[in-house]
Amino acid sequence: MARKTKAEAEKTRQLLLDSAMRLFSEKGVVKTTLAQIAADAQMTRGAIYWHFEDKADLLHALFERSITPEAERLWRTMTEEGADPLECLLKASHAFWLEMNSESTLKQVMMLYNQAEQVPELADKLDELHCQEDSHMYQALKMASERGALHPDMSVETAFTLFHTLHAGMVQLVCGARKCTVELDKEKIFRELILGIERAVSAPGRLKSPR
Amino acid sequence: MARKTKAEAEKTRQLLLDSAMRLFSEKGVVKTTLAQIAADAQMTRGAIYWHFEDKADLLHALFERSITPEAERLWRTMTEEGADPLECLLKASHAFWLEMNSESTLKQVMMLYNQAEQVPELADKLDELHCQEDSHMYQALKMASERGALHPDMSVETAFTLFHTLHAGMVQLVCGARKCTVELDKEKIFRELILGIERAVSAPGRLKSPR
DNA sequence: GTTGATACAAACTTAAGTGTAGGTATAATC
DNA sequence: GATTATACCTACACTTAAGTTTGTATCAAC
Repeated sequence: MARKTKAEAEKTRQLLLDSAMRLFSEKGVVKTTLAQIAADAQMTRGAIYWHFEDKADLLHALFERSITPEAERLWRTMTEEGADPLECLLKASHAFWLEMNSESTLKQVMMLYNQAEQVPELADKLDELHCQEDSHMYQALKMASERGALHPDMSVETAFTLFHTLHAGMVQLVCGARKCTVELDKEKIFRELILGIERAVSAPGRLKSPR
Repeated sequence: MARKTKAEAEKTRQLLLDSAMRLFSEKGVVKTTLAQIAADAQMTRGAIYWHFEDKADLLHALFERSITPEAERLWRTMTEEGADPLECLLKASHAFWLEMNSESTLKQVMMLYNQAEQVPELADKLDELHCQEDSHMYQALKMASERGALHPDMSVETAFTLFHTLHAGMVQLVCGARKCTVELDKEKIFRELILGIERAVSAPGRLKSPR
């Protein structure tokens, strides 16, 4: 067996990416070898070296494939004219955590991001992506602050840090292999968490009773 | 040169641990080789293999060395009779974050814990340690809850998750190589964060004005 | 229908790191 | 003060995974 049609080649490329995604998020990037990925996709390493330059390039391709237009749209609507940026951010966080807790591809991608920090070749690219998200979040919070939606004791920087840290911690909590002693009802917790964070960041007058 | 006195041997053991700590936290556990550690300590790998079984055993020894009696005491005082567990927890968190932000050994140790998850041989040991801390924190928060110190919309589980996640996120934020776009005044932020978290978790009547 | 480019497979090379066996000088022990 | 256990060092064998080269069947284009 040898040369295939272009469509078929593209299909094996996607298969390789699928296998890489699965194995990377299952066993970790460093512990996964190219041979394992190839075997999982029923190919040989030759196929990988044909489609990608090396392991780092493979990872890079995974990121490229994972960048969704949805995220872009989300951030844009958050800073639109009529929107309430703080409420949007809280809602987005809630949705994010809920999906992170399922077996969605989002979770796999976040695990990848989490691990890829160990791979120096990708650190810059990752930093870039993080910085973009960070500045979006910062923008939203700044808008909220300018409208007096933030608590007087909470600067934009602190609110930013709070969200940033919570997100990172969530990813760690959900992705990490850590066995938590405490059995948790995630849905309930996420709901209560959002309410709590609202109390922490919102201006006193803007707090609503639980919906 | 050959055999040394017992005291000297113990000293080289400590030197090896020091070098391992430095290199592990500088370049990561996986990217650091035993040869590099030995060279940094002006020894050879032979010395490492004499004092430790392998890389995992070395890491394990690092953890053993890092377990401070201070932490134990801190958790004990938190759940003592007269103490206000919630306030103690908030204070401890504040202190923790401040020290994490310095170049203390605590930071190095936390970075190790963070990375060692990738090393499967240590995952169990780490889980154990984490679980201990978790249960301490959970205990403190439960006590606070029983005294009515928690906000009615905030269950013990949610408060626990909030602290847990914040801690993990902080470690990630401080330890990670991530370049943050936003320049931050850490001291101020930590102060405001604690106040914010207090608003999130504390029962409404117990909130104090800023001290 | 021949020819060149494609899409891999398979075998080989290279490099890095771990593990180990053997040597050796010296502290400890008696 | 002879012996033994200790605390390493040196060198080499083994393993593992990345990277490279070569081979080859087939698609595509003329």
